[in-house]
Amino acid sequence: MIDEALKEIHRGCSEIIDNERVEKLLKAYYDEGKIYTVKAGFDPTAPDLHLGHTVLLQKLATFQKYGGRVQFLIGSFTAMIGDPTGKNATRKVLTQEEIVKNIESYTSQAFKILDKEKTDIVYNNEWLDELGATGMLQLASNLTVARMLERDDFSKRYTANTPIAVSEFIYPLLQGYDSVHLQSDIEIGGTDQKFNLLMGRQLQKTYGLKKQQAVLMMPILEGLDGVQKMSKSLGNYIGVSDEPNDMFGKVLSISDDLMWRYYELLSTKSLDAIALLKQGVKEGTLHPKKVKEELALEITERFHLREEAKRAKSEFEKVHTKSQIPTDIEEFNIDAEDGNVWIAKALVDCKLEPSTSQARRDIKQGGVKIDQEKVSDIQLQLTYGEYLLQVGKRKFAKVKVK
RNA sequence: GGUGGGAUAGUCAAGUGGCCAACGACGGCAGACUGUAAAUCUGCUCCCUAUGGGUUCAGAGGUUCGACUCCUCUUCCCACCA
Repeated sequence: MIDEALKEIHRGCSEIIDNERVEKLLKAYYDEGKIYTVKAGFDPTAPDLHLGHTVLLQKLATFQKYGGRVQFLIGSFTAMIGDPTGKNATRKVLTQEEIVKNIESYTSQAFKILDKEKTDIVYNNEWLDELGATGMLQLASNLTVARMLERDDFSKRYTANTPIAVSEFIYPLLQGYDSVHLQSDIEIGGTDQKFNLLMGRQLQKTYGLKKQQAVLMMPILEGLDGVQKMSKSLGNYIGVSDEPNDMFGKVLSISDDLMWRYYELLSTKSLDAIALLKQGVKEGTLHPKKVKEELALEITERFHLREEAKRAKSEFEKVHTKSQIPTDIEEFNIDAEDGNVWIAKALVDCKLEPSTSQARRDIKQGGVKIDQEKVSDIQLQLTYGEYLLQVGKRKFAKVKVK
């Protein structure tokens, strides 16, 4: 029993510090039903969750299955500092209302994965506000500059002569202090958080806690491009609130290599089952696309109704395998002043193209279709009537010229 | 505070008076091939009904027939010194 739990907990983990502690906590749970706490910190700045975030959330959910109580920490205080791992240190300071709103949407999305009953939402401004200048000084005295510069990203930035704000030094301390206050048994976070996570251990020790938190680090999930980390700003993300069709399509568009990574980090399939799939593909008995479809279906189902996911799958097949047109296409109306609408203009109006220049290029290259027919004339005028416009393989719009 | 260097399209990065809407790389888009995968190949990549016009090279002025390139001021960044 414990072995199985451990295996699931270790799954996909890039590093565990003090695994012994984890084992002891599990044992205490199985022997005496003792609950332990698992902390994870979240910034209230990004209300739109994507699959990258869910890697962590799913790990938390795994802990909940095995006796863990989640401390869902909202960095309502630390959000003011700006995350040191971020590119630009200056970050817009959020108003209280914005934070509240963000948190609301954040948690409602998070509870698609987490068990609400086994989660405590906590805000670190509750105790960090109290800390005061004295407490802050006391906290800061626990750390030397040299030690701080040991941290990988700080040392890199320091040697590369990119500026480091002093406040950024404070960040790990505060995050660590959170662990002191919450007396967390385990903290999980991304690999980029290693220093901060370890700070929790150190501070728990200096503040006289009997036990130090174990630390579990999850790798950063690559985005659709398979190289850079998944993030909204890079546009390579799958959002948890993406439409079923989008979600399904996006998963299916990832590379075969990346698919296994997603399986490991996102699927709820057992590791054995995944190994079997992998073997099947390797031996040629399973088509990789089938395996990917299964993954896409699983992920879509997690955030939408089962029926919707299935519909997305058949919709996808319809459009791409059978190259038929999708069922739901956005419709537009265009008023033709003199009875004619220039095709390039129409494409822009239907949001299929960003500019008439781009539209011209795509027409020139044979990327534009009207009613399934390739357009070759840049000057083409649409007269009154209804048309199905298509750009590339996946952009469709219905337009009514009147 | 002093001295020097820098700011160019989504990013990196050439260009030091006209040949510049600006080399190249990456990204992105479209096409071919496919499994809307990867890899590969081709074309395109500021805007505008376009063998032409307009607006760009941090911002504001100036010199010049002509400036991304020269001068002045401003803003921001970096380095060295204090």
